[in-house]
Amino acid sequence: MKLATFNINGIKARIEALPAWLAQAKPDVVCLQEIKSVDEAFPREIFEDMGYRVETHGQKSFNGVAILSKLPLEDVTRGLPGDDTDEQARWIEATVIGERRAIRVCGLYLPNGNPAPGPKYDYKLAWMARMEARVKTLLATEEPLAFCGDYNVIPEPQDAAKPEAWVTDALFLPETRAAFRRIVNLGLTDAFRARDPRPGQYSFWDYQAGAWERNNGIRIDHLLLSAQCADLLREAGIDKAVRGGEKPSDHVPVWVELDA
DNA sequence: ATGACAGCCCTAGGCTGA
Repeated sequence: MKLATFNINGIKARIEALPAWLAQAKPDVVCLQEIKSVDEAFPREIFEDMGYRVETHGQKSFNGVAILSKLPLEDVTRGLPGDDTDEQARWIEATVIGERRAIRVCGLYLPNGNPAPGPKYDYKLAWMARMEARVKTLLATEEPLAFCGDYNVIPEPQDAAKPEAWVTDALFLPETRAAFRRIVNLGLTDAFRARDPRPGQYSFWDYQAGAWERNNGIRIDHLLLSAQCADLLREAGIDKAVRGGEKPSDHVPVWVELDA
């Protein structure tokens, strides 16, 4: 099973680039972030015609997540538990029925949190605490789990071309990294890091100031796997070339191949 | 020091993102 995460920065803006990548990379399952669309406006037929089931959790203008899957999906749920007043669409779960194993896949778009300090940063940290609680709950099921998405967290200095430029940023503040480590330390594996420990592997390059041309990137899109899922890990990669394509997102796809 | 780029929305400048 090839499982990917991709922050597309708007489904309408990526209506050509996303199908082109799907046709070339042929993932079985893709978690999308920042669809920036309500469910009714998501162009699902394009993907259904390519053989994908489409499950969306959208909202108007901002955020929004989705799962595309060529494999059967069960028990789809929307929203991150822990705050009934939270209206931001940032979490979707589904059980993917692989040929050999079923995987509980969680697609997530973790809040950016800038500027920090401030209410947006408070929301980010509270959201991460809710995610930690949800991970704990799911770990108790002992199903293989994959948490895939845009974490808006630079885990280590080696995950940024210019770490010194991020020291006061919500993506790299010590409190952010500590909250990320608390989640990982529940027993999850950063799949890409496990398979490719080299520094300088990025998943995001800003549109501004020639960041792509200068390779001034950061690695903030991650697939965190539970132990039962990490046991199935065969390969991981970042489709960097997508950033150099026609009308690209500022993020690129990150993927794993699982024996499932 | 600031803006730079891109996408979204009650089409046009303001908000958001990272």
